[in-house]
Amino acid sequence: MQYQEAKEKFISTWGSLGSLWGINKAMAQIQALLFVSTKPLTTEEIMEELKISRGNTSMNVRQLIDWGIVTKELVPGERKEYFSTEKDVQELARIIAKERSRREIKPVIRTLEEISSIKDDGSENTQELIRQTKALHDLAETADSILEKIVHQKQNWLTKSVLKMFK
Amino acid sequence: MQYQEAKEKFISTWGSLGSLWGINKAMAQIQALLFVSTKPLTTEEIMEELKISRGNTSMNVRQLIDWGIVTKELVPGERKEYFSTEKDVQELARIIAKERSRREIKPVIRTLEEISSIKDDGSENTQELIRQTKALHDLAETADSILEKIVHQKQNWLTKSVLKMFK
DNA sequence: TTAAACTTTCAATATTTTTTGAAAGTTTAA
DNA sequence: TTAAACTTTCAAAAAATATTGAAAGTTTAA
Repeated sequence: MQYQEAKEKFISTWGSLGSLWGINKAMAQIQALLFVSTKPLTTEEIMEELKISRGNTSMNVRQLIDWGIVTKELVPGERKEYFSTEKDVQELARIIAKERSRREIKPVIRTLEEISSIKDDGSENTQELIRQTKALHDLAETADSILEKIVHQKQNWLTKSVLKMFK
Repeated sequence: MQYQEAKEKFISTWGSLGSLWGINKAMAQIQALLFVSTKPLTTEEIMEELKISRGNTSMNVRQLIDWGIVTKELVPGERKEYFSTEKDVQELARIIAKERSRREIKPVIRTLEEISSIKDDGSENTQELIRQTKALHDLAETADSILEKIVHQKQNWLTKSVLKMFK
């Protein structure tokens, strides 16, 4: 396997993996492209490499910036915008964990809380609903609090502090 | 909020959350319905509660069985099949973690391994591709090995062993 | 056996999500 | 100012995904 083929394979693998971390294909592919690029890229270059439209590129780069994964680079004397992504995988993982917690886990926790606190009318059905949503709520809270600790951990949390406990 | 409304809210919340753990809406909703039901349900009952077709119900129940989350219950003297889901949230979390690792994380690790081991021709681009896919590969392996430990952990791993370290 | 009761399959259809591209908007150099 | 260079927006189109429903398949009781 040569460079070009390997690069394309990386971009497509990462792209189809987008769903795993909750973003769409183009967004994931743009991130992947920047991740293995040795220099910041322009909208034009991204469009050309990934064969996607200007609008698509613009919207997805904006979303990546929103997530805090991609930053605009200002090249002196250049009019157009250059983009680059966070290159450190640990930092990347931290950002993603934080955003997913904020966007998805926290709202669900709130909903489960609301549901599990309905009035107990004594019926078996109501009691089961309360019991099960409470159990899920507790699990989600615990998982989220672990994620939160990880997010606030300093560099190398994964290999150093966490892995030690499990290995 | 009354029972019926709370139940519907739970099913729809869980359903739209399906993407978080990598399954489709109907599948997640069926699981949610069984999760708060006090007794196993038939295909007919699932269809009626969720207002989905027979085919849809059949296919998604099969997939849930495939995942190991739902089981067929044989009711003596009854011809039709009854379904119920794993009711313990910790066990549920373990099953899901295990399946996602097997279905998604492991294949990606293999691909990253393959890409990161292309021949280094000395060019900057190739070196960056190798370095970055290697870094991702290591992160994915570490995360997966943690997931694996969790999966093999006994009951209550979350609250007992893990939470203690982080709280 | 047979036929009723039930389950599965899958082509067609519907729905949802993503992408396009051209027009509108913005910025900057002169 | 103006106009070229660039970015954003968004309605329409395309692509991907999920759902339906009826026919085919399977199981079981008699």
